[in-house]
Amino acid sequence: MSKGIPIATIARLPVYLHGLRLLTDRGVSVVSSEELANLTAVRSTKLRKDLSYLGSYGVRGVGYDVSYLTHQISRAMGLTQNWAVVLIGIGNLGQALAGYGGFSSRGFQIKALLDADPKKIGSIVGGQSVLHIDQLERVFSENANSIAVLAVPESAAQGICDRVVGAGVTSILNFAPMVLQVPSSVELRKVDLSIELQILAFYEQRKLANSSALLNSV
Amino acid sequence: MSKGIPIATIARLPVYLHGLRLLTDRGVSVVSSEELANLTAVRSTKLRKDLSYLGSYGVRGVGYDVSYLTHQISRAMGLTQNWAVVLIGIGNLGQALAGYGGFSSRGFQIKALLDADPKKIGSIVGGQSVLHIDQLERVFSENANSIAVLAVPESAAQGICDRVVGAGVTSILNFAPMVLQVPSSVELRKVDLSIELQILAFYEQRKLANSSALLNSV
DNA sequence: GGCTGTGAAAAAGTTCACAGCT
DNA sequence: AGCTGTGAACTTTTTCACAGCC
Repeated sequence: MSKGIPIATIARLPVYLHGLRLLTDRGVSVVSSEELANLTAVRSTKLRKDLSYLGSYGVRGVGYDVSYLTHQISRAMGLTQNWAVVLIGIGNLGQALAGYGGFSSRGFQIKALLDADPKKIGSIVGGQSVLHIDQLERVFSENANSIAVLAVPESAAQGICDRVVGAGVTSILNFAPMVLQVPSSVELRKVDLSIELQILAFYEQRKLANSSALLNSV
Repeated sequence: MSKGIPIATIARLPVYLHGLRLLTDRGVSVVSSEELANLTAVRSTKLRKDLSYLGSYGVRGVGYDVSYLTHQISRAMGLTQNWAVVLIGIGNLGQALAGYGGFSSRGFQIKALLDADPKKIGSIVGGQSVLHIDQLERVFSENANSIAVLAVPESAAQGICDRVVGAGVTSILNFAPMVLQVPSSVELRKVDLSIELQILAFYEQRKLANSSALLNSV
């Protein structure tokens, strides 16, 4: 049943959840696939196909109940439970992440902030005190099944990653712009803030190239 | 020739560039597809296939010249020219982006920082002074073909986006966790810091579900 | 021998077309 | 009549297998 949800679908479910939250805020209780698709910049057929992998939660001729669909997607994604997150690296990006509302609103609870810089230890960021990186193993042993979020400099990333894996963590989100090596049993995902910018540059370049080609052909 | 580079390939080229930069730093001058693939967490056949869309830049039996390949990928992606970037929204995330080395090292030059908060105007972030959002239209008219990077609150994002589009911008990178509406002539890409975390939660949940199923079956 | 480059096959993902329910 | 749910067709992406060159 809900065994084989395609990876591409899973990546879109959070976007649908966001659209549903907007509708909830507006007091909308029922939505059609067409309307929700417009809010989330996908085609309605794709949305319906995606939802069909989770089950049949709509009503034909009517649409989807917003709160019921929200619950079903959340459940499918494992967001009905609270997730413990440990944030490592409290630089600019780490501070941004610590204060980012999108985490707590989705059930992610930041259990600890770790940094190696003695000047940062004890300072309050996002409502809690920064701990020294030496506490890493203790923090993870006290918070089983935590997700580690790495916002450390590139040069430190692999070393910290190894310690995190050694502490038994099986889910890591990496913001450092580098490829980390982990055992295959560990789920690792990466966010590189500059990759999307480079992709934009590619499209912008092509646009400029096309318009100058157009000029030449006139 | 280089007309039809698949989108999936384009999204990986920045990752290859990063691997090549590592090799350059280590003084490596020639690399095989196998080695570069290991650095970038893809299969070597996929890497070779991707590179084949750009041209034949390797040498059979030998590998790829690191600096030559770097140049060819950069050229294909439009990174040999400098790109003007205007960063809007200088909160925690905006400050992180302003100080992020991954931009300048790839030819992206932050031309201006804009914010609506009077307390921030004139303060120095990442080496330059924050301007008031009123300057938006002037800034973009003085910097043709700029890319706009939005790191503003969700509630302000669509309004700012509309002004940016009105100022003639055709490439926008959005960090606000919402879907923006733009004309089809505008290239819009989005980075949502929490989506990857939600995807991780999905995998972690499945892992936990599987291990308890295993326990039950014993 | 070793490694690239690439058609062909396979897999994954998207869109279409329409059956099925309210 | 209106909107969901889904097999089937189509498109894109990945992987395979091996020819081609140093």
